[in-house]
Amino acid sequence: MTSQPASGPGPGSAIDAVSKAIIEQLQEDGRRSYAAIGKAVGLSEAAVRQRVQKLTDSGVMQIVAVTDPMQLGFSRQAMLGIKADAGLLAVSDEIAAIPQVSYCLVTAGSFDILAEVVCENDDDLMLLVGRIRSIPGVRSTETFMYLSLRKQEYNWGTR
Amino acid sequence: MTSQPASGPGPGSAIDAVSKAIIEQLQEDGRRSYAAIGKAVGLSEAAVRQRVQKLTDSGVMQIVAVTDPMQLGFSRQAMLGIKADAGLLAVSDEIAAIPQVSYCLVTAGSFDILAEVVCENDDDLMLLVGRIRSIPGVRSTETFMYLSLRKQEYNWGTR
DNA sequence: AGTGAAACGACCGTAGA
DNA sequence: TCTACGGTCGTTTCACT
Repeated sequence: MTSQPASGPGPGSAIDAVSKAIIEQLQEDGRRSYAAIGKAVGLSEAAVRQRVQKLTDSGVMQIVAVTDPMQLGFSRQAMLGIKADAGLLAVSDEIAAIPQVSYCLVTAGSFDILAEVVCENDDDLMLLVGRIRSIPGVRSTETFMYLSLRKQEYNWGTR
Repeated sequence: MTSQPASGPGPGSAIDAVSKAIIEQLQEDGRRSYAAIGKAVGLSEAAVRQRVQKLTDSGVMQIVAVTDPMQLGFSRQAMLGIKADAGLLAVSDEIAAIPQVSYCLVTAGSFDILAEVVCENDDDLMLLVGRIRSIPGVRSTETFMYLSLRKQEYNWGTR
């Protein structure tokens, strides 16, 4: 049992090498034209468009703008390691519902939940941690302030 | 400093409400046409295009395909909490250089470095952890296996 | 599922307020 | 920095394979 965003891959929809090549093109530039992609992967423009449609509809891929929080004035980022004692999914979903939480997942290890938060300043962060600590089921939190981002990639699964 | 190679906001380039509105449009759909965005934010197509160009050139935003690793056969994901004793930036960059590492940052807290890794299976993950442990300067690693992803957002800073 | 062709719409450079 | 405009290229639809 895992979380499926919108819809799973249909029975007869294998992701072959050509589709992976298309995804790679779009990971380099999400606005690259279907014609240019077609030239690169050896397919007609219409065929590329159909495949991209399927890939996005099935949730395998999405083409979106990704921003740098620092340059937008959100200079305090942190990962929170959270220990909880009951109803892990319910607790994690309550945390996920907080706007400043950009990333939230249930883990196996000495933390039960990891949550990444994006804040404008230290006050916001402090209030946010307090809010999360007060959620029923949360036993403790540990804050890992981001000092230096060294790598951030979105091309998972096509290397 | 007067000129930056490829990143950093220029001196007179404030990110105003209109640019944020443009970013929001592209966070919903990275392929939305400049004309449609212009209609939504009250600007001409050419003006939207110029602003998008600046935003991407300065690194504030990038338009890319984001994939779901699970659906691409990469079913083992984990966050590694790493303790290191010297040359934190050098160590973190060495870790960041590993292909399976999708996210790597230096933190303040009981871990010095956090690294997210994406693997096809348990064997890959095991080898990877061994490799990271053998990097000079790495004292210890702790693995947090991903069990259930509850939230993953890319619209940082425009909420 | 893929191709090809024609109508349409988007994109890009340039010029100008 | 924005608007306006024309040439070019990309996208869309449809008939066909």
